Amino acid sequence: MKPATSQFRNSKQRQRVLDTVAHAGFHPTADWVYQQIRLEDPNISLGTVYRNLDVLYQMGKIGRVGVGDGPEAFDANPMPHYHLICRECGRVEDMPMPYMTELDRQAQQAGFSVTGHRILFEGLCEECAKRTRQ
Amino acid sequence: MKPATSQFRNSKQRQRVLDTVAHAGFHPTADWVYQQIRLEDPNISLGTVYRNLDVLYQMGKIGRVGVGDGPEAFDANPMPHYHLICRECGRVEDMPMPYMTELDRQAQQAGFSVTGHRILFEGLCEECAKRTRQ
DNA sequence: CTGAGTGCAAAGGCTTTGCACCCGT
DNA sequence: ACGGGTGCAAAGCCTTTGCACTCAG
Repeated sequence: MKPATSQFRNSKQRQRVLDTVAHAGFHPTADWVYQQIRLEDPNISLGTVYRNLDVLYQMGKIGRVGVGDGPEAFDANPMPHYHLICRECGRVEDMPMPYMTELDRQAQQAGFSVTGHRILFEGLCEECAKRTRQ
Repeated sequence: MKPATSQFRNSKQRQRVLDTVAHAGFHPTADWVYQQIRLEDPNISLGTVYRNLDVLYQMGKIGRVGVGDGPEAFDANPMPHYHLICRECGRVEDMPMPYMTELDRQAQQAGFSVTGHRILFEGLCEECAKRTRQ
């Protein structure tokens, strides 16, 4: 744990990691972000990408979606919301549902010290659903 | 994918893995199960434990709880239900709430091909909550 | 007797980390 | 010039897998 006084700097790499996640248009993995940035900056290292994804998450500028297996997905939207993971292609999609704070309240009333929750739906992403329907 | 005709046999190891998960009293990791069985059968291998946990899961005899980081937790109860992960000690606990099938229906109505969902609460397990309160 | 299951050890995928150097402030 | 950030490469953690052998059915 770092002291609360630690300062964050603005490196070119960190900015690029943030931009890349922000403009990905989907939920990218660390490696995808790395490959993407390498096109413009061939010297960036994968370690730096991981470190910055972590820092950006701590700063509350991005979200992260841990999906049981496979690499973690990152999210341009840091606000809590729900996801769907496609059992065909593994893609992570946002679910257009409001965050249910009442669930946390409900859990609190059951005697648990709960600070939040995550919901992961399983099914088919829009693309795979379309392909399967054919 | 194996053919649907594949047969499962009943090895001593598989039975021990099942028993160990069933009697753990909490949500054990593969390695914990391994260490536990080794006390009685020092020759069992970690690979065998992983393979059997997998088979038992496919047979619907146990559940598994993927928690973003750290090793996967296994569950003597294969029925879908919700969990809490303790942010202090990492322990996984069951949440005493009914499975909300209406969530899946709701997602279906939003146009998604959803087959189920998982909910992971974050907070403190009973023990850590108690300790913190002191 | 057949092929599912096993032990062993090596490899695999993803992520973190130690170190020396660099650069933002 | 201080200390956070970087690149590099090695290590780490958890899990899977190839192989030859064993054992359940």
